[in-house]
Amino acid sequence: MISQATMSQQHGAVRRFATAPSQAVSLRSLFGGQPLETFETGMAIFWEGDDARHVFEVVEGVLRVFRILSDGRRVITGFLYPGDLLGVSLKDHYLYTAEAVTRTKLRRYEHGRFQDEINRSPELRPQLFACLCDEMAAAQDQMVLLARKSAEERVASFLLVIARRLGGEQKHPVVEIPMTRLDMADYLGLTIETVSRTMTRLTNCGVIAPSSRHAIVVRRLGQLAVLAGEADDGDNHAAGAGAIQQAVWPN
Amino acid sequence: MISQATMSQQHGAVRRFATAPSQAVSLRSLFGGQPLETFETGMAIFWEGDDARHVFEVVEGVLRVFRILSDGRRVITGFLYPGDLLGVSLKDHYLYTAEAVTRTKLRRYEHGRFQDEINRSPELRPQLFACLCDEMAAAQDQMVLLARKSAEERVASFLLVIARRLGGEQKHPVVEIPMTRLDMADYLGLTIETVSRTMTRLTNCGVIAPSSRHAIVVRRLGQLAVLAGEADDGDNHAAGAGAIQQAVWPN
DNA sequence: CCGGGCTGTTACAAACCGTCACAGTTTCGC
DNA sequence: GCGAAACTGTGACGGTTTGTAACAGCCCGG
Repeated sequence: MISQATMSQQHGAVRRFATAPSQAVSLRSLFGGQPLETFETGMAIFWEGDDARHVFEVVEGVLRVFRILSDGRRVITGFLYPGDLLGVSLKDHYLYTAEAVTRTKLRRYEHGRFQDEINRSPELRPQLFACLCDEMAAAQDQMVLLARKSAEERVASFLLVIARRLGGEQKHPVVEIPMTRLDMADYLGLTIETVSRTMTRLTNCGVIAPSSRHAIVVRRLGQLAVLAGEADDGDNHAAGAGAIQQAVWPN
Repeated sequence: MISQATMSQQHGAVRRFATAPSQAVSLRSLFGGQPLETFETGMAIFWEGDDARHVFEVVEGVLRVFRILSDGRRVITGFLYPGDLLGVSLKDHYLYTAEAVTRTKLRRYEHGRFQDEINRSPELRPQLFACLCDEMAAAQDQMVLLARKSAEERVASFLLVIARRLGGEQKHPVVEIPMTRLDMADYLGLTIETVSRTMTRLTNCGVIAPSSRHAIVVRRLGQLAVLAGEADDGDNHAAGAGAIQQAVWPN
């Protein structure tokens, strides 16, 4: 149903265990002995402001993590997939609410003990640190998206991230989208109408095609990348980049 | 000129050393022996894509950290103040460009050695971890701002954060704003015109008053908090919050 | 002291996206 | 299997923000 891979999200809600999936001591193995807890669709794991007593590992399903302004406006700061961690932070209280998008299975770890384990193990620490760095990078991408991208670029970026993750290297990946249009809208800083219209336009352009109700087929991955507005080339490191930046912003 | 305190920013660009300003072993003391380097206004410390060879401590001045889309759109993901760290990440290449907003003084630390020191010291690690958590929290605030706040709320939020930091508990804090309108616009996801208009409106409402060219006086801090659109109450923890959230989003 | 360049401000028209309204479809509960 | 509720898609309209432009103020050097 949903792959084990992960996508951009943030929080102390941590991403894939990229560096060491099969090491003897991995972050994931920490949770191995804990009982599996199930949360039905729409149920909250915890609320913003609750005492931050536990760290969770997502075993199955998808979560949304969000904050709400006093007048009801909601901002989803990330979606969590199997393998992600939830609630990693030094704060006394959770800074956000976490809810199950689909039926979700979690393992729970007591917060203080988690810290102790991390402090004790020189193998776990760099893994956690790497996760936090990935998380930070994802948060930056999201800030770029929210600050400067058009509605079309936002939707395209969103679909692209999921497609690359779930679809791997397939040419026409089938992308599961378990969240509702409202979830997407609150994640992308748009309204559901704009999301709907944009999805329709992408369909009419032949970039994507509806598959099932909560899934699409990406027909033109390259075009989607262009629409996403990112120089996704992959050679934007090292030597050349500096000169380009300088040329654009000489100051 | 600019206080030692810090403000919201992100990156591996780390915030205040909140927990241990005077400990024998602090993150800051790590950099003590390094020579002081000066960067003039507008100069880059490094560019997005450069090899990530060093970690920096900001000693004096203000930096901006940003990314640029292929067509020139710029997003400032944070401003760095004295005491902040820059370039803390496990990536091979910097993910963003860092430039001096004012004349800036830095100390440089070799990346690998920094990692070693962190790994070695059980006192430094929690400090760094706490910094990263603060950074993550700031990134979330910024996502909320960019995703759902109006132009006025964004500007008010920005001023409020600086005012609380620089002005302490003063009733009418004088807020230094060393960055240009363009910097503010690219940080808040607006245009310079909108920033200008909004600042003018806040002045006309008596909420702020111009002081010098790059400074304002906050005349009504409470009103600024209201305009910022955050429930800044401070009792939004624990018991009550859950029920409220539930009421708003029963799902 | 004066002039050029940059930053900041204001005005106006236009575009994008949000708001409102409604219809079609799916899902869920009974 | 049925009905109600939730979710989705589409259109018309309006508002906030943008973009363009012109102008004023400040800093700099000549």
